[in-house]
Amino acid sequence: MVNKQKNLDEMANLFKKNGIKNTKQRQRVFDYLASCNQPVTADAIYDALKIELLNDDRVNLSTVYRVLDIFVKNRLVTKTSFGNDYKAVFELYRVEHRHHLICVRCNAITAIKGCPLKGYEQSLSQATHFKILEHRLEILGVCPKCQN
Amino acid sequence: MVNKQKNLDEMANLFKKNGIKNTKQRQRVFDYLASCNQPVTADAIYDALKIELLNDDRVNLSTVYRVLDIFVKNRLVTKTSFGNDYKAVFELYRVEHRHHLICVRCNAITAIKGCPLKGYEQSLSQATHFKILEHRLEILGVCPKCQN
DNA sequence: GTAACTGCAAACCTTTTGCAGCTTG
DNA sequence: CAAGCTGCAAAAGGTTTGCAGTTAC
Repeated sequence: MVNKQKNLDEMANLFKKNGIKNTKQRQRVFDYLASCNQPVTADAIYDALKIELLNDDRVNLSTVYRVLDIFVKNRLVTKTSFGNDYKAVFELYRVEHRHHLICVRCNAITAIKGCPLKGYEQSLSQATHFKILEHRLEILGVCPKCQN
Repeated sequence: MVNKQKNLDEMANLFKKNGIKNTKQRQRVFDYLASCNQPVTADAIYDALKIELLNDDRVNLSTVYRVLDIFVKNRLVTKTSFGNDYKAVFELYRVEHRHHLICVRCNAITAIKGCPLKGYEQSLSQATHFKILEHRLEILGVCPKCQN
């Protein structure tokens, strides 16, 4: 990880801005999420940190869940669920939101460029009088590799 | 339920066509799903049948799950998960597929007319070489009632 | 110093499974 | 009659919680 100190500082700021106490565990979960370009399960985060860190530095799975919860509540992270099993997956909230193509055979996840619903929410809001907050779109299919 | 016998016959045919053995339990679950205009959880189906039927006629929750599984495999029913909790919800497969608006406060579910992704899948398929099977779209917001 | 966080173990909730007995075709 | 379905109870898998000890501010 290049420029570690800078990252730490940025994280500390981000946490402070959101009233989130700055702990090692939170840094680690956040840092790991930042290094992923895909939605990941709580379990995957737990495993990744388990491997990366010394035994005594492990982040407990409950802590992972609690930390994720806080991140979600503060809108640093989004929580979704998709695919064939219905585990929750987490992803760093990015200003430019994304959708994914999921392969039903190998579960590979591919991000889609652009959002086909741009503009749609507004017309929907007018039609239904809902105040629209967000949408979740996932597309299921078979990836090129698995088509054989 | 009007025209009960006709419904039963239709169901029997539908089951036969799909090689699904025709049992009381399956009829009941299917019938209940047909009476819902919304996606429902396995538990909700179980509860509904529990109330509707005599004690001895209850459909066991495991059976509900097993029956739903069969319906899903035979594409009579779709399984999804959405909203704030991540339970699976089931809905009769309708030729014209639908999406829903979900109120994050009261969990009310409103069906949306039309699909904003018509035509999108094809261009996506060309761009990614995925064979696209289906998509899942749910929109979250606050319903008019809860906006106060 | 104190409020908040963490680890651990146990609880919880939805979903799945093994088995013995019953139903359907 | 045989194959397959159901109920029951128990297990499984993901997620949450209570509590006692530790840490950040």
